Amino acid sequence: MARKTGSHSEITGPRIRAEAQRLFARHGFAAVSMRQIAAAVGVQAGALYLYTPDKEALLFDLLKSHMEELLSAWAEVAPQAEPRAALETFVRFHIRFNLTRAEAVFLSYMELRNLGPGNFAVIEGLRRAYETELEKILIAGRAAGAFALPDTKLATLAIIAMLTGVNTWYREGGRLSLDTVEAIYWDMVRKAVGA
Amino acid sequence: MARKTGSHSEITGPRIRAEAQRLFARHGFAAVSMRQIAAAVGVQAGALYLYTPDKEALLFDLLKSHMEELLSAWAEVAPQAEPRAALETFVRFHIRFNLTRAEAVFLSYMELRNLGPGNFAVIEGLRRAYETELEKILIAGRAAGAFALPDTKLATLAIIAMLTGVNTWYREGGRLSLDTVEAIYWDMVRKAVGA
DNA sequence: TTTGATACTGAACAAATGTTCAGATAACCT
DNA sequence: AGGTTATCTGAACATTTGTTCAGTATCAAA
Repeated sequence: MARKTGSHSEITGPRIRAEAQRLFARHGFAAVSMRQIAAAVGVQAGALYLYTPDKEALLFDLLKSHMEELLSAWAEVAPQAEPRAALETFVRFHIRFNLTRAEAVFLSYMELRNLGPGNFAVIEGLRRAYETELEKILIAGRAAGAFALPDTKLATLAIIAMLTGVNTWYREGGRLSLDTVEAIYWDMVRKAVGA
Repeated sequence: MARKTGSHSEITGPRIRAEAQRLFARHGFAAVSMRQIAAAVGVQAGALYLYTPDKEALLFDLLKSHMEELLSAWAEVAPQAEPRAALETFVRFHIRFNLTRAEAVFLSYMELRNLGPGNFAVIEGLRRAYETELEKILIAGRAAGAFALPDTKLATLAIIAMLTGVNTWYREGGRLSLDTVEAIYWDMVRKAVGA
C-alpha cells in the first residue's frame, strides 16, 4: 500500500493542523505523540513530515497563525476614534473572538514554554503587539479625560486577563447568552477604568 | 552502593516534592521524567517510588497541598464583616499569596488535565470553594448596597482571573513595588464592583 | 555485636518516543 | 498510453519512558 485514493496535500495539511490543535489543547503538547496526530488524521506518522519539519514547528505554526489572525481580525473592526466606544469594541471583540477559538487561545497561553528561544520571541512579540492595541486606547482615553487610570500598562494586562478568563468557564447554551456576557464584562471594565 | 550516608525520609520526601514542582512548572508535567526529578534530588529513579505510588500522585499531591494551604491561609486572615474592607483584604491577599507561590499557582492552572477524573474532581472542588469565598463577599456587599453588580458569579470569576494575571508579569525588583501593585488592582476592582 | 528495619542502588522490562527513508501507489500531464 | 511527480506506507533507528525488584549499605535498638 502507498498513496491513498483522493489524497491531496491541500486537504491533509489543514487536517493535520486541526487535529494537532485539538489534541495539543486537550492533552498538552508534550503528552501528544506524532503517531496520535497521524492516527487522528488517518495517516501514518511518517506522512506528517511532508508538512512539518518537526513537532515543535507544528506547534509554532499553530500559535503564529492564531496570533496573526487575532491581530488582523482586530485591524478589521475599524477602531473607533472615541475612547469609550473603542474600549467597548475591544472588550466585545476580545471575548467573542477568543470564544470562537478556544483551543488556539488555550495553546497560546499554555504551550509557549515548548518553543525554542527564537520561536518564543516571535509569539511574544505578536502578543505584545496585541496588548499595545488596548493600551493605545487607554492612553488616548486618559489623555482625553475619559478614563481615570493610575497605570495604563497594568490596566491593559488586568483587562486582558479578566476578559480571557471567560474562556475557562463559558459554555454555549449555558446560563447566559454571549451578548449578555459581553455586556456584563463591558460594564465591569467601564467602571474599572473610571468611564 | 546502596543507602547513602545521612539519608532520611524526612529530608528526601519534601525535596522530591520541591524539585518536582520546580520542574513541572518549568517544563510541564508530561515533559518531565521521573529520572529528571530523581537526578535533581540526587537519587536514583527507583527511590522516588518509596514516596509516591506513581507520577500522577506526585502531581496530585502538589496541587492538593497548594489548594489546601490557600484555603487555610485565607481562613487565617480573619475576614472582615464590612464588605468593602473584606473585598480589599481578598484582593491584597490573593495577589500576595499567589506571588509567593508562583510555581504552584502555575501548576494549578496548567496541569489539571493530567489528572484522572477522581483527582481532578477533588482539585476542582477546592478551587470552587475558594471562589465561593469571594462570591460570599460580593453577595453580602450587594445585599448591603455597597456594591452594584449585575452578576456576582461572573464578577467572582472576572476578579480572580484579573488578579491571578499578576503572576504572568510581576517580577521582584521591577518597576512597581508589591504594595503599589496591590493598590492599583484594588483601585480597579473597587471601581468595577461599583464601590 | 547481633538483629531488624529503613533508605537506597542498579539493572531490567516492555512500551512508546521523534524522526528517517526506500519503496509503492495514485493522480496528473503530455 | 506512458512517464513524472506528488503523496503516503511500513519498517526501522536509537533513545527514553514509567515502573518493578532483588540486593546492599546504613542506621537504631537490644
